[in-house]
Amino acid sequence: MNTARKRAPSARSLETKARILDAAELVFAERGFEGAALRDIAKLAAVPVGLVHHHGNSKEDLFCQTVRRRAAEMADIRIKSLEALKETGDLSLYAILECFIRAYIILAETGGDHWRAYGRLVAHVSSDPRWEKLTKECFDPTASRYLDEILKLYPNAKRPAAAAGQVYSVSAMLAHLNSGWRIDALGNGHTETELERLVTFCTAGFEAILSQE
Amino acid sequence: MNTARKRAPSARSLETKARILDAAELVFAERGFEGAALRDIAKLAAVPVGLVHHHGNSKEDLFCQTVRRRAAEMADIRIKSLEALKETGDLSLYAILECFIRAYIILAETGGDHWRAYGRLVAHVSSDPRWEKLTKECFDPTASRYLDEILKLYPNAKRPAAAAGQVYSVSAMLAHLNSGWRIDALGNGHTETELERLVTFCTAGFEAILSQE
DNA sequence: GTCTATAATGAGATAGAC
DNA sequence: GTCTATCTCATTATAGAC
Repeated sequence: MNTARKRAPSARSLETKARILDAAELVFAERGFEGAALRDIAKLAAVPVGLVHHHGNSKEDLFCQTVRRRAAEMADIRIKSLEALKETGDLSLYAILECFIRAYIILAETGGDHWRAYGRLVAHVSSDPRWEKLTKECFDPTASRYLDEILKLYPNAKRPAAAAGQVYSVSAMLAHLNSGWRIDALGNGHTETELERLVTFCTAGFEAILSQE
Repeated sequence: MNTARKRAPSARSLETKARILDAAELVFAERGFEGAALRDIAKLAAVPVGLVHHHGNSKEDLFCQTVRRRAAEMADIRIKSLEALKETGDLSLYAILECFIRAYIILAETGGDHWRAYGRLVAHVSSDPRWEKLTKECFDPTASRYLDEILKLYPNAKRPAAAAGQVYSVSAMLAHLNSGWRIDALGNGHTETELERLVTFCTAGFEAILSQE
């Protein structure tokens, strides 16, 4: 008889928890942490509110779990993409940034509602100092790996400069995803979401920063 | 006897209202629309909650008033800066973007808490489709004026492309202001907030987009 | 693990005295 | 215009039956 400290959760339990996290993801993304109501999450997941507490522990913890779950998946994809890129031997700045950005944009555009929601979620998290620890935990490892790769291409560049380029690039990517309506408004409609344009912007900006010093 | 439809507000009333808007600005900026409590605004302004309702009309209206007030001031500064730049004759892309960005960054860094708060406020507003109308009203006129000027430099560029560059640039500016802690973390601390670096990034990115087509 | 009922708090809004 | 008291509602969290 196995006497582990905690019983392994049943398949049913895991499935319920996943449904709750799925719902939480959508609601948190749309309304932010404060604006989201556990009741709405429960309704969307079709479970009683009590269950949201049971699996989520607390509102804050549920939020963190939600972010962590998908961030882990995202990090995995990004690291694997980078490895694959390294094997092709084409380690230009453009290729590295495209690798980083494409991994996400493609999922946001074709991966369904949950990945699109994740874009808004990340925007909430990474713009609020309140989630600094969560941000560090979820995003920094991957970001650092890419940063290292980029710095290899520009041995004279300083890391703070590259870090700035990285943050600016990510913010442009998030704007691309979340503020498409703004681009449409200013440009008189008719934006055919161009990934290439975004990567071009980031690469040129990044390059200018790195070779400036 | 003057029988205007509404009595002119007393000096005392105006001063109270200004205090409420000042407080609202800080609280909304820090916690977002949903997270902000009218009670906290009242406490910070040192007035009873009832007064916040009286002057604010409703939470949503108060939020809009808060944004509008400072956005109007900002727009005024930006337009005047652009006029001044035109008189110097140096209408390079770099100069135009620097003009747009500097007007804000300088205020955020030296204009006190309220202008720093405004940065976060704008980030909230322009990333949430919920405030689309407010965004259009407050930011589009100024953004369009700058966009027109930029398009004069690149007669072959299309407006949607330039609009994308504009939105990416603004997002980078907001990241510079609001996510400085991220840059510090990734770059191993020690960021000496460089305005020049930001403008360099935006200009190079913008230029690449515009001359790509 | 699942679910119901309820507690405890805090919110925005309003009516009416001064 | 200013302020107090109060209403109504929605929220998170918890206790305890199944």
